[in-house]
Amino acid sequence: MLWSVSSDRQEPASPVRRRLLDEAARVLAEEGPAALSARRLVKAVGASTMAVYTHFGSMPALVREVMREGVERFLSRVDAVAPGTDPVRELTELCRVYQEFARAEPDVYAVMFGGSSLAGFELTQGDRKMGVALLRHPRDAIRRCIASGRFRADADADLLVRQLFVQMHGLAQLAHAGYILGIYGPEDVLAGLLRDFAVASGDDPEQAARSVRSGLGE
Amino acid sequence: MLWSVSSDRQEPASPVRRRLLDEAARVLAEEGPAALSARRLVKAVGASTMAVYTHFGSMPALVREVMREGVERFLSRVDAVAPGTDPVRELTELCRVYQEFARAEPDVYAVMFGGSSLAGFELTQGDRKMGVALLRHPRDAIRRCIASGRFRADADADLLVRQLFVQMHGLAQLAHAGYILGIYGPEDVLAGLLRDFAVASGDDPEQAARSVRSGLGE
DNA sequence: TTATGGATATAACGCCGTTATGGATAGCGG
DNA sequence: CCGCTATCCATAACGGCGTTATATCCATAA
Repeated sequence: MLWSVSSDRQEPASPVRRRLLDEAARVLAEEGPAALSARRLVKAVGASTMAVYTHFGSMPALVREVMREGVERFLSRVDAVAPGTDPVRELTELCRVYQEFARAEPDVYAVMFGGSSLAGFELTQGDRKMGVALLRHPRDAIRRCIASGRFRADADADLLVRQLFVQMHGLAQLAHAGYILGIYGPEDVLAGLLRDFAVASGDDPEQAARSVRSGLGE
Repeated sequence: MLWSVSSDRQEPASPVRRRLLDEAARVLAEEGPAALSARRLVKAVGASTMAVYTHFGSMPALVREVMREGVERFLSRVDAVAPGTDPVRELTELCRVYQEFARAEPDVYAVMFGGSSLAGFELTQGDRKMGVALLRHPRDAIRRCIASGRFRADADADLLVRQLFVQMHGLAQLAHAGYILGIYGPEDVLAGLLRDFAVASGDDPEQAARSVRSGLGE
């Protein structure tokens, strides 16, 4: 598919916008939220402060764009999880991918779900709904767990997916804050949570443990 | 008990310090972290910016003091949970108190556990250890669940309390961020989490549901 | 060619945390 | 009582922040 013949890029006349976004993502990843400032970004790309306002309108709006691109990366990871014959294993893989993203981009994750304000940026109700929409994948996996008889027939996928969301978020945040210490680390807690989630939902303890081990990559 | 005879107060010569801390807690509770600034605090108490530095040394140090007092309020709530004959109910009550505190003082909670920087304040390793020390109460409750036969004899209280911590933190943060929406609210998720936690730990499903309902206040 | 509109640089405004300086004051040894 | 010292505090400033008003480019449309 030849798609380079003409102007397929959406912003051909403004590489400044792209460079600002890339620099923002870089600073956020390498030095954290405190290092993110308009003056620093424009200095790095050799522009003046007006660049932020002509291309984004405000710093919170720039942060929103950074977050939006982070969500896309998150989705591409989730979509890469292949369905298989074991729905409990698939659910485990989704959770593993969730934790991997939160660990790879902790500050983007914190903006998405952690209530981090980050230069005055605040979540809108639309942002939250988009976040909740990410629960569709695991909810469907839970439904397959029920349909396949692994989970109880009267289990409630909508309630269970919220419980799972809470567990994944709590683990991601506490692990990032350095609060999972002592004899058990984040991996141990993740394995325990997933096994107990399946068991409480009706799965056989041995089978649940096998599926979780398999989904976490042995 | 007559305790007003002489100087019981710890800071009799510096009401400025106390008034700054109270104003900081008030602003944090009523207008959120973004409204907290040294200049605003000193203006409210009728002092100059130097007051912050003579009494605290820096804004992060003032925030640390606010957090420290928040931890004390948290502990006083936890200590108010009376032990009873039903350890699962007691565990549930501890979790209810946890959620009540996080809901009553969400910004103090976010500083304690949420990784919120709040005016440049950062957690020290000592702060984290102090936070982990708060897990002693629920861990002991879990041990009583095991000892009483409600939980499996080979259940691991140290791992389970971390799993419970993750769940309570995740629920507190997502509820505060407005992410628990749709047909099920935070109370439903809390009840489901606690019931499933007990069931996966070996408790009888009916008995678990009864204890959780009772511990959440019917 | 001229006109128009968008991107940009400059400089400023009002915040912020922090600090250097100097003045007030309280306690205390003489 | 005097003078010394130490503490608290007000003033003013510094550099950095997000943001904006203004003016200047410059490419494109008429």
